[in-house]
Amino acid sequence: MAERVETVRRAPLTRDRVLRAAVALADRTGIESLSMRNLAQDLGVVPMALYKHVANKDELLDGMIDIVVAEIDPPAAGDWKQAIRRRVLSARRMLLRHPWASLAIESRAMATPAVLAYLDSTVGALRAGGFSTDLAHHVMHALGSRVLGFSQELFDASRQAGRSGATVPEAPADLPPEMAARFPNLAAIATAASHDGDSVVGPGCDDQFEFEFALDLLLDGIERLHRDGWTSHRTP
Amino acid sequence: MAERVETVRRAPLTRDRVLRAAVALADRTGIESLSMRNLAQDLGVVPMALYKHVANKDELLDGMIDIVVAEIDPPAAGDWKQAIRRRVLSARRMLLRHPWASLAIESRAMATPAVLAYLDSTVGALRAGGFSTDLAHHVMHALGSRVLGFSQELFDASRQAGRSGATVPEAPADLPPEMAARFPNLAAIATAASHDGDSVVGPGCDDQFEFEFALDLLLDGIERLHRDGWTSHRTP
DNA sequence: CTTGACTGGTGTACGCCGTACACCTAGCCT
DNA sequence: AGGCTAGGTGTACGGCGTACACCAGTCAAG
Repeated sequence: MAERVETVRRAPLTRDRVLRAAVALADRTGIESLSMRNLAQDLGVVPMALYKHVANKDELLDGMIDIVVAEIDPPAAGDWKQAIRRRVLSARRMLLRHPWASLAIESRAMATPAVLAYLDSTVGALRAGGFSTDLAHHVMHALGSRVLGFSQELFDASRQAGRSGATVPEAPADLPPEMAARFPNLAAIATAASHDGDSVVGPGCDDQFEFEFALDLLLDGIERLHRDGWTSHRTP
Repeated sequence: MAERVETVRRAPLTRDRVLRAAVALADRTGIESLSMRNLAQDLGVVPMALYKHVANKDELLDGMIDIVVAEIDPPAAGDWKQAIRRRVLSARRMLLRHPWASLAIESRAMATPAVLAYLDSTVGALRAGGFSTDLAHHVMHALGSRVLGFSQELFDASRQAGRSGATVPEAPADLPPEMAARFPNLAAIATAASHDGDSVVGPGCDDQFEFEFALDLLLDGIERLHRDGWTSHRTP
């Protein structure tokens, strides 16, 4: 009988191995020198072999984003303010570990499922803290770029999400219903935005309103510091 | 005598014409389909002709950024808060006109002179409003991505700025002194950051501190809204 | 009037990129 | 034993940025 081949040959490629190698390579050499060819060489394989595991380079980038976003700490229980603060700082640490990630996330046309999950659980922390969906909605926009670097296109994003279908071959992840089930908190604030009666704009949320909301939140806080003669803690 | 050639032939290329055509093309077709070849074709010229007016594609992008940043309204006189609010909203309008610009600005390694000038005059408005350089410094970081999409690397940026030298061939624009003269307000807050005595970190500014400053400013504002039962103005 | 330098547009060519497509091979199911 | 399939290969194409050699016109000095 044929004995089991015991030469290790090479660990077989998997989608996960490809994505993790890509993240490592981008960490090491920067995103702009991450090419399919370099990555393949890194894995000791011919470039086209990668295409058995990712559809194309865009999908590779989406997969890399999902991996690093998954590194963000899960939300902690308790006080909403502490919970969110910790979460955002954890996201920041991730972005410092993977300097290419913020630009990659922003340049992606659509939010990936992992990003949506992160956002969803953040909204969940707010609502658990007693925020109305209305306020939670505006707060997400205000945190915006602080959270991950998107500010407006959030709901365009969730509307179009579920971009490939290759990842989960038999999931009908195509329609809002699916998304609503997976990201209930996002769904809640999205519908809150659409449903607030005779809104100035049509359906969806008013980007200009959101932008000014965040801006004024900052300006008011700044004004308060200024009035109170605030000074940096670093020189006591 | 040789008569003046009256056939129009073709308006001669200039750096400015190249940059404006590039902006128009990016507005029309998106930044990812802006190639030297497309741009050249748009101008009725062979690709290599562009290189007589810009050093390479990176410099082309820098030039495009300078052009659109120059579209932001100059600062208004009077109340600092209104002045900055108006300025930021003007910047936002520019970014909506040129959807490629925010990503382009963020992906550039270094801030361009026009961006630095914009920042400098914003700092100037704060200082004119009576802000200490200390507070003005932190405020700039807090406004950060709201202002133009960078948050930390601001001072790394100004340190390395003056990137090409091809634009102003005989300017010795290479050293911080030059920059300090051109952007006095930026210089003021930069040195304020370096000089605050026994700072926790070394020279330069403490990115982590700045990030948390901005984050807490937002969280405190949000907490206040929450406590006061704030609700969207849109449904009175 | 000639000449020679300089400015700005041209043509060719190179190396890198993403990826379509045909192929091959090894293991597994029947 | 025979065929299906998953996964790795090789070749090739079109597009990209741009180095480099070249050339046409203009214009100042001799």
